Formats: sequence, structure tokens, C-alpha cells
Amino acid sequence: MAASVVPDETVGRLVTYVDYLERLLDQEVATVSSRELAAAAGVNAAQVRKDFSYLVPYRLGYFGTPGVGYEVRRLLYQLTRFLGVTHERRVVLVGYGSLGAALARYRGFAARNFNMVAVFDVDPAKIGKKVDGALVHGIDRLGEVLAQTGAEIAILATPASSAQSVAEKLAQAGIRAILNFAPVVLSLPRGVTVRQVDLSREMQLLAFRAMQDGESARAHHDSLPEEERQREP
Amino acid sequence: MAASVVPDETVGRLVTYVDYLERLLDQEVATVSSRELAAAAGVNAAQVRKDFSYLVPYRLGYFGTPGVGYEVRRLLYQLTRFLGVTHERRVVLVGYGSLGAALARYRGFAARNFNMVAVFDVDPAKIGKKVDGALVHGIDRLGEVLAQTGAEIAILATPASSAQSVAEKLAQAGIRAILNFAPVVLSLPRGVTVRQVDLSREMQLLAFRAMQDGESARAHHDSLPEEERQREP
DNA sequence: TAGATTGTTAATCGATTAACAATC
DNA sequence: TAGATTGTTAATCGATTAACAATC
Repeated sequence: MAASVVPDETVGRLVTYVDYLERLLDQEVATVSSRELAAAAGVNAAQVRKDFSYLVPYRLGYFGTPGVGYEVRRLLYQLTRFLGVTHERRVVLVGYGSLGAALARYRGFAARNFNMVAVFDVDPAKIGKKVDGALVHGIDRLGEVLAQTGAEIAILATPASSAQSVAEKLAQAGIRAILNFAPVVLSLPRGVTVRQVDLSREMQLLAFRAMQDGESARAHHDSLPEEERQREP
Repeated sequence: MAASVVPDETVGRLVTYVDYLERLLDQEVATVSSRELAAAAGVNAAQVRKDFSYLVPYRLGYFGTPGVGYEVRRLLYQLTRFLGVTHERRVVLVGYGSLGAALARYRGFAARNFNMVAVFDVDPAKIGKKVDGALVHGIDRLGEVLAQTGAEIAILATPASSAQSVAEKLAQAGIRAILNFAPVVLSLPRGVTVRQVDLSREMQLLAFRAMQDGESARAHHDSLPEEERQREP
């Protein structure tokens, strides 16, 4: 079997389908079509069915019924089983700055069975304090605390300058997956999964699109001059 | 000219190149190759050159010199000019909960010329307070305040349940771009650019990969039984 | 049965990567 | 000049979408 049969894009959408199915379950809706799931996730209906087809090799059992759709309850059960969201997942946070503090408090994690078991920072003023239900440790105690808590997932919210070295320590200490908020590409041994969330990059992309839409006609005109008017800045 | 010649992926990477070029400029490095830029951004060198080639129609002037590479200073100038990062961009934040508060304080935005000019919330206890240098308004004052401030970009950090209706109000009030942290797919008129950041989804994806790596052998074994053992949950 | 909707295969689309002539 | 590296075209890859037979 290839290392990862199910693309990240699909796994991400499965999570979205689960969210939507839970809402349907609350509303006591019994069945749902791929078309409806697609609308909720902002994708094509064929995409939804294709996504489910990736799970066939895992032999989960039930999916849909032609002509009818999917039973909400059973589909939800299969997807959560596949995603493994049933049991608690332990998370550590490294970097208790403004963003780190927010992430520690963010309720979206707890709602999904993520339990923040420890926080790490370099600031001596923070070490030893209890924040949001978790104790702040010095980064030197990483290995020790990870061994104790058995956490497998880390949230990295340090400054860019220290992100790579901290990530290496995390990998060494047995962390399997890192959600990286530092605007640096981490290079780590295979076996450690990294997802990068670059908020500043997202904002800059948005700003570019906003500007572009506003200026399309003008920009086109401005761009005509062949000469480069650069003054060394 | 097609609506958007430059893919989002490329624009995102251009931002990353700019970050790296600024570091090189600080270090007084004069030239850089596509290979080096690629390493910094975690991509292929051909990707870097391809990304730059998308900018050719914009006739910015200088890029690289075959056999030599790119002059750091001039390349940086061209990219920032293209991205329009030179002038201040005004941003409003809607939803001052735990995440919203963190985003308001997040320094990565200010460092990139984003200025948070107003905050909105429904909680009467927050309205009228000054937080992180911006006043908190009721959502009913959206149109008024946006007209005053001229903000074009919004950060949406409300609960999922109100995200769509707030987004519609934002679009109506002239917002061009929305960074959406609510785990809901927004449907808005064309002309409003939306980027979604779903932190819980990222975490669930990571947790899945972490679990998967740990279990590959076991999971494969477990998956064999043909019978579905579902008990209605 | 007729209408609806699944699961899957094939077609399309777009992004990434390789290759290489141009050129400093 | 010889070596290096760009800019661009062509090849590859993977993800999305369309189409449709199977089937409830």
C-alpha cells in the first residue's frame, strides 16, 4: 500500500462533512445527498463521492444507497471512525506570545477533543505559571514533559527565528505532527507531518486581490510604460 | 486579459520570497539564485522561475540575469511593487472573542502594514470599549464605520452560526476581501475575495496523519474484517 | 416501474517539474 | 571562453469534474 492513499485535500473535506453531518443529526435529518454535502462544503457533488471512494480500501462498510443518498447517522459514524476523532488527542503549545495565548484559549480545539496538556516558553517570567489549565515549562524540559504526557501533536507559535530549532527538538522528543504558525518553512525528518498556517501571508494575499479588483482598469494602464522607473529604494 | 492571471499559489509564494529577500537585504547579500529562493520557500527552483514568469505581462521591468541570478535589492523592489505592499492597508475585525482578541494583538499584521482601524462585536459589554488601539462597535454600525475608515479588508472571527449573515453585511458595506476564521463556507457575490483559515480542521488533519503513521501496520490489519460492526451510536 | 442518486471510470483542468536554448 | 543560471516550452503529475452504468 502506498504511504498515504488519501490526499490531504480529501481528509480536510471529510472533516468538513463531519461538521455538517453533526448539524444535520442535531436537526434530526435522516438522509443527505452528495449534492447537499457538496453545497455545504463549497465543492462539486462528484468531489464528495470521489472523496468517499478513497475510503473503500479501508473497508469501513456502509456508505450510500443509490437513489436514496446517505444515512446521516451511519455516514457520520463511518467518517468519525475513519478520522479517529473518537478519542482524546493531547497537544502541547510552544511559544506563549500573543498568538500562542489565543490558541491556548481557542475553544474550537477543545470542542474537537484536543486537550492542551502543556505549554512551553523561553520567558522566565512565564515559566512555572499556570495558564488556561496548563503549566508553562522551559523549552529545556520538552523531552521530559512529552514523555510524561504522551502528547503527539504540537502547536508551534514561536518567533520565526527560533521555529526551526524548536521544531527539531519537538521531532526528537517524539512529536508526530506540528501545526506551524511561524512564517518559516520547517525541514524535518519524514514521519513528522507539518501544516503551516501563515496568517500574514493570507492577509497579504487578500490585500493583493482586493487591490487588484479595485484597480484592474487603472493597473492595466499603469503597466504600459516600457521603461523601468526604478530608483534604488 | 483573464480575470486573474496569477494563481493564488503563486501570489502566496511571492510573499514568501519577499520575506526571504528582506532577510538577505539585511545581511547585505547582493544576489540570489532561483535555487536558493526555492530552498527558502520549500519548493522547486523551476517553480520560482515559473512564478516570476507570471509577472511578465505586468511589465515590471527587471528580473534576473542568466548565469548570475537575481539582484536582491531590485528583485525585492519589483515584487513589493507588484504586491502593492508599500501603502498602509486598513482592516476591520468582526468578532472579539478569544480568537478575535488574539488576532487584534497579533504583531505579524502590523509588521506588514496592516492597520486595524475598528472592531465589531455583538456583546454590549464590549461595545464602546477601546481594545488594542481600536474602538469596539456594534455590528449595526458596520456601514457607517466602514465608510468613515475606508477599510477594504475584514477579519471574520465570529461564531460559525452568524458568519454568513455578517459576511453579507460586510460585502454590502463595501468590503473587498475577508479572512474567515469561522468554520463555514461563505457564499458571497463575486468581487469579494474570501480566504478561509479553519484551525480546527488543520488540527484534525494533523491528528489523522499522526495517528495514521503510528498505526499503519495495525490499521491495515484492523481493516480486514468484511463485516460492518456498527452499533448505532 | 420511473426517478433519483450512488460509485467509478474517463476526460479535463491546472499546477508542478523537467529540460534546454538563450545569454551573461 | 567555459560555467552558471535564467526564462520558457514541453512533459508530468495529481486533483477536479463530467459522464454514465448500476441499483435502490
